[in-house]
Amino acid sequence: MIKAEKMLRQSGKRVTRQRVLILDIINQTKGHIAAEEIYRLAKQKSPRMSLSTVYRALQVLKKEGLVEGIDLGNDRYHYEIKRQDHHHMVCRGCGKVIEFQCPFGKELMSRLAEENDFEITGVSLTLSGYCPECRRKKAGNSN
Amino acid sequence: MIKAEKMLRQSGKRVTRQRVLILDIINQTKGHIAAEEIYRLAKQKSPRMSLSTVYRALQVLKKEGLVEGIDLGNDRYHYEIKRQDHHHMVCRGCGKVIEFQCPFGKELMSRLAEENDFEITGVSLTLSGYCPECRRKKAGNSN
DNA sequence: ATCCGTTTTGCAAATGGTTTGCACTAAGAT
DNA sequence: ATCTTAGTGCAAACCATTTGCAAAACGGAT
Ligand SMILES: [Mn+2]
Ligand SMILES: [Mn+2]
Ligand SMILES: [Zn+2]
Ligand SMILES: [Zn+2]
Repeated sequence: MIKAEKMLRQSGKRVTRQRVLILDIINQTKGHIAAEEIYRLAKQKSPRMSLSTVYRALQVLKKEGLVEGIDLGNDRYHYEIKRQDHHHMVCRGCGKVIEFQCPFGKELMSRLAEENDFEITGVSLTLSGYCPECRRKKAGNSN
Repeated sequence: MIKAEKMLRQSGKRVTRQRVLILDIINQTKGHIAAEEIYRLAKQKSPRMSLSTVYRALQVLKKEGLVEGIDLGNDRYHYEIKRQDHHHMVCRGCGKVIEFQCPFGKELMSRLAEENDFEITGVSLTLSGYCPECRRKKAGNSN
């Protein structure tokens, strides 16, 4: 049994061909993938796949905590397998995304939770800036 | 001269009645305001105001660094006057937003920049969770 | 105060990612 | 094999934001 299927079974939701395929695609993606691209890839293996099914599966997978949607400042959301806290730097020049580990310990987290009387369930940290290549380009341009 | 107008003059962009009004509305807003709401308020003072003008003004104001758009996990963006780094906690129950100061020093920032060879120009940190009221409701519910 | 080149506005229409209604199909329990 | 219910495919709807264009307004120079 494929890994994606195993994940789905554990979630208790119905294991459909489509969900397995979609989750498998996300699983095999290095980096972050948008819905439309999942759809494109899925249709290659399952030509009747519909874009709505992709969106609906993504909703379910998110709710089940298997997949995470992230806002990279683009117009569309991107998805990845949910894993240990990590965060993103997005290059404003070329869109490249670099991942890095969570820089705040649990202590900081619980200090913030306590100070603000807030139960924290999710952290999203996104830095934006310029990668080496785009910095070079910026320097070269005289605008 | 009103504060909003002063800010605009300093930016060097044309100072139009609409931009002043829009910036003034954002200025007077406690918290975070969406485009549509700016539009609604602006139209009260200037009935011919158009929603496109609001959006176009917001783009300019953002580019000029006077205003910041933030993604609070809703479907729409929210805007506020740009100020010292601060971040947001959003309650997943009621949508309430709490602001808090930046918990990482400049050192951490430049360490991240160095380690990843990335020039960091913007930081966005958003925590999600539950406020006291919504926590109580959750506890009460037996679902 | 007036003129003029350029920017900005208002309006309506377009865009485009995401959602939804509905009839049909397939998962999983018995 | 049968039944119940959740999930799918398709097309249409949604809706926040963007865009084309002609008219209006800004601001520097006269
Ligand atoms: Mn990631
Ligand atoms: Mn804020
Ligand atoms: Zn880059
Ligand atoms: Zn709440």
